[in-house]
Amino acid sequence: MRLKVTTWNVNSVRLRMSLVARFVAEHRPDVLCLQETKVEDGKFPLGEVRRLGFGHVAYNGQKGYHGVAIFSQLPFDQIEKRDFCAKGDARHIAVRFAPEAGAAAGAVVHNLYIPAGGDIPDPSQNPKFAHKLAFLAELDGWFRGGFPHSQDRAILVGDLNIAPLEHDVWSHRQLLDVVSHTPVETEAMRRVMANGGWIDVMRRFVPETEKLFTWWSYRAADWTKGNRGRRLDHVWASPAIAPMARSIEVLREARGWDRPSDHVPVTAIFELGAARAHAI
DNA sequence: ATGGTGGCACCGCCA
Repeated sequence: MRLKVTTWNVNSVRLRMSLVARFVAEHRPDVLCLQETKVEDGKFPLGEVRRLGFGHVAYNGQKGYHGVAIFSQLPFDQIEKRDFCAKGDARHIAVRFAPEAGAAAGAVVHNLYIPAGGDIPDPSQNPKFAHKLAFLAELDGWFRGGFPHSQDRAILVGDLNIAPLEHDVWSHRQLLDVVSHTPVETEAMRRVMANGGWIDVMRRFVPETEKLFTWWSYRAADWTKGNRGRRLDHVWASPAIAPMARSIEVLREARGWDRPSDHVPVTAIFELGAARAHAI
């Protein structure tokens, strides 16, 4: 069974619904994880999402800011929304696929929107950067110890707002002091991955020596000029499911669509084998 | 070297 999972920071799901529809029509993901939906749950465009063919929808939103959602063709039997840093921010949602989801049954998908962290890369001067580091520390604490069962299948996607590797940014040297690529963040991210046992699926398909970006700033007259991008969006997998990954696609062309998000969709395809259920 | 754009809520905040 093929499982196609896409992560996309849409920067307002209501404003971008026609682009979401276009993406779904052209790429048909089984699971679409969105970040920055920017809509409170009571105003979530559930009808439009169902019309796109997703029978199973989970969302965690708030008014104006943040917000995450998972659209799925496969049923789930558990939904979790974790309130990182006890701030009441809508930055996480996870689902576990139900027994009826075939070979995906029991697999868990986490959808995360890590704080951007403001402009000044100093937690003592910038509370937003302090929040980002606290969020990463909590994430590390949560996943520390990895996966209790060797068969636990978990996928973590989202806008993690960190470009961890040298070639995840257009200029490593020029971005070392820029929030998203500072050593304190990239090291914190490496700790989360190492302590949790997560595998960077995108880099299993694109060598670390090759530039790989998922985001290009709005603050440029021409986003293609100089290709000044960053890899802020990620697909991670537990050891039980990482070997089942078959491909990664970064849809760069979506940055050139009419009224685009500043992030583009990232899609992973997994070829799933036998199932085993576990708790989120 | 600085400021650049975009979204939402509301005339500022966050990215």
